[in-house]
Amino acid sequence: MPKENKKVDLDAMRHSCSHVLAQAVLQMFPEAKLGIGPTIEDGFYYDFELPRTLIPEDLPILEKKMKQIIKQDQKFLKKEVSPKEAIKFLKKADQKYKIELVKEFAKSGEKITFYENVMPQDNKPMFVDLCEGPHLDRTGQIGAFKLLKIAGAYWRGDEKNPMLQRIYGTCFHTKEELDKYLKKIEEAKKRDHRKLGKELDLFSFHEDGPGFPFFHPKGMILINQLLEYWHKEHKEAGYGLVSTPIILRESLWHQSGHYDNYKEHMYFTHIDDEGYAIKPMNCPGGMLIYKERTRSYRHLPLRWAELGLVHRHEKSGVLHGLFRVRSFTQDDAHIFCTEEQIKDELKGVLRLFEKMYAKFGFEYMIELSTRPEKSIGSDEMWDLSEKTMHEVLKEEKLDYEINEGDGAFYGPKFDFHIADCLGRTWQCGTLQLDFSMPERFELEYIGEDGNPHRPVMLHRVVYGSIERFMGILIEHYGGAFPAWIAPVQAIILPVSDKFNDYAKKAAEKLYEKGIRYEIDDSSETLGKKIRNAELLKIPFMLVVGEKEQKGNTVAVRDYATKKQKVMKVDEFIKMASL
RNA sequence: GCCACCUUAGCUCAGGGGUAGAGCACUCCCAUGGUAAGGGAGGGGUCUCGGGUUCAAAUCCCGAAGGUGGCUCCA
Repeated sequence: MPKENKKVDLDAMRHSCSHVLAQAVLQMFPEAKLGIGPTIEDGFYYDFELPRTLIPEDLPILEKKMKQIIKQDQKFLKKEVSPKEAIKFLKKADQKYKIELVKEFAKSGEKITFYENVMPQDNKPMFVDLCEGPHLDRTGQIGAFKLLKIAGAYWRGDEKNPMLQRIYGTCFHTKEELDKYLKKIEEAKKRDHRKLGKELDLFSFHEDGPGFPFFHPKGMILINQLLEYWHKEHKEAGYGLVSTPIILRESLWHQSGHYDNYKEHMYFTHIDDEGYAIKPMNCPGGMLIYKERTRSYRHLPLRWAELGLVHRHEKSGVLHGLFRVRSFTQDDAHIFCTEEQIKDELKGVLRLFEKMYAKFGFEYMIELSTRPEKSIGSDEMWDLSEKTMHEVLKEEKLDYEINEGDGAFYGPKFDFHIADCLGRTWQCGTLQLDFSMPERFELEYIGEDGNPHRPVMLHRVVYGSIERFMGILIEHYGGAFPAWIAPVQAIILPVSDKFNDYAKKAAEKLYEKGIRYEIDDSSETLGKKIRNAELLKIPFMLVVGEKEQKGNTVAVRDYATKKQKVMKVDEFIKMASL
């Protein structure tokens, strides 16, 4: 059977598998109301309204029923029906959500199709679902499947609608492929940055500040290494640094438009009976600096970078380790330039992104988001800026995807999705063209013609949020950081405390070179010390005992290879290029 | 915010209507060691918080907070 399965389309198989799940659920709960059951990236799901809440123990029961249905090798039959017939049938079946869908399809003039499962021997009907397909010919063609988890989901994804119960599952051609996928999930769990953050003593969260991260000394080393590199690259790319206040008058946020568009995510406070807001974004501050003096075309472009700590009142349910927090540092920058300079500035930012992502071994994908329905600015402005953005990507020979209508209301943007070593993608950088903010703040520069002109503004972040980027790095490297960012780069392990003094002597050179080292002078066995250093994923272990003391050497054990080599401390420093 | 589940020692977790358990970590002692856990002793908990039921609640019920998996939203 696996051979035959290779021929069938994976999406069709997963979709068919979701129908089999629905049939199994109806066997278990005849009164279940069906929602929708589409294919998703790694599998499928199906939403149900059920008489009771599901428990994890229900999944094996459903899987068993599904296996029976697959074994029966039911045929999938497609049939087109009129809206009237469809509604009549669904009313009889008491499927209110499906009726809602049919009514909508009828309105938009879409065809209405059902897929029916029948027994292969006598065409006995087993299950019917409103569905566009495509499906397999028979349930027997379904390969290896597994139900993964139960979750709540709003009907049609709208929080005003009732919450249905969603069952997630996945399905592959072969058992081997399924196992490989399940292993990948396991591997991802092992790399969970919340778990590693605790184990490696990098950061913590506390009940007294949900969503507000606390960084420990080792976590701060990591962050400072990232920032040191960031500073170096920005200096080279011609950025100046600015810093703007965290709390600013509420009126400023009215002017910027954030109050109207974003107030439910903002924190507010009062100073001397006047309303103030904690910044959710950095731009208005930059605007004020720009307006500090009369700007000339001769001064443009102005590239101002700011490591801005912003606070956003995220809903409690969305908080997720460092990936989604309520206070975070954006590695922001605002570039003020003339319209003619847009292209060069965009290219400059693209090159900076390329360089910085490569440093961490990240592949990335660029997405161009175009004009949304709700937008400001003229058609010409949008056409021109979108055209410019297309051109820039082509001239830089970069591949990209288009996300129609997903731009910011003030301008189109590039989003950068980086892929980690497990192939998971994360949105980090964005680069946005903004014609609105300069308008709202009446920014000007004096042109060559002696007249005032409106500058264009670019917003961009590379890391996105330092906190999130750190979380991504933890998972990307699985906590085994490259030596240049590792909190502890080398640990010296004396074989016994007789060699503690020699260890200190060896450490002097590391200290001189600014290497981040530790000495484990605890009275543990060497085996234990090595184990502890392994668990902390320290890049290099320097074992010192009698032999090393005599030869004035260290025995270097490399975390990555687990191999050891005896050498002088100087040689180690050179080899590790620390 | 919504749905479901979870919350017992610093950490990972077992237990369970009748005075709280393990391993690791921590402290002390012995051992002075050669590439992933040497041995022993000891300290440590209002069982997240607030109500209720009960002779008795860590355990059952209700509520809150925090967390987890999703949904909606997003850097």
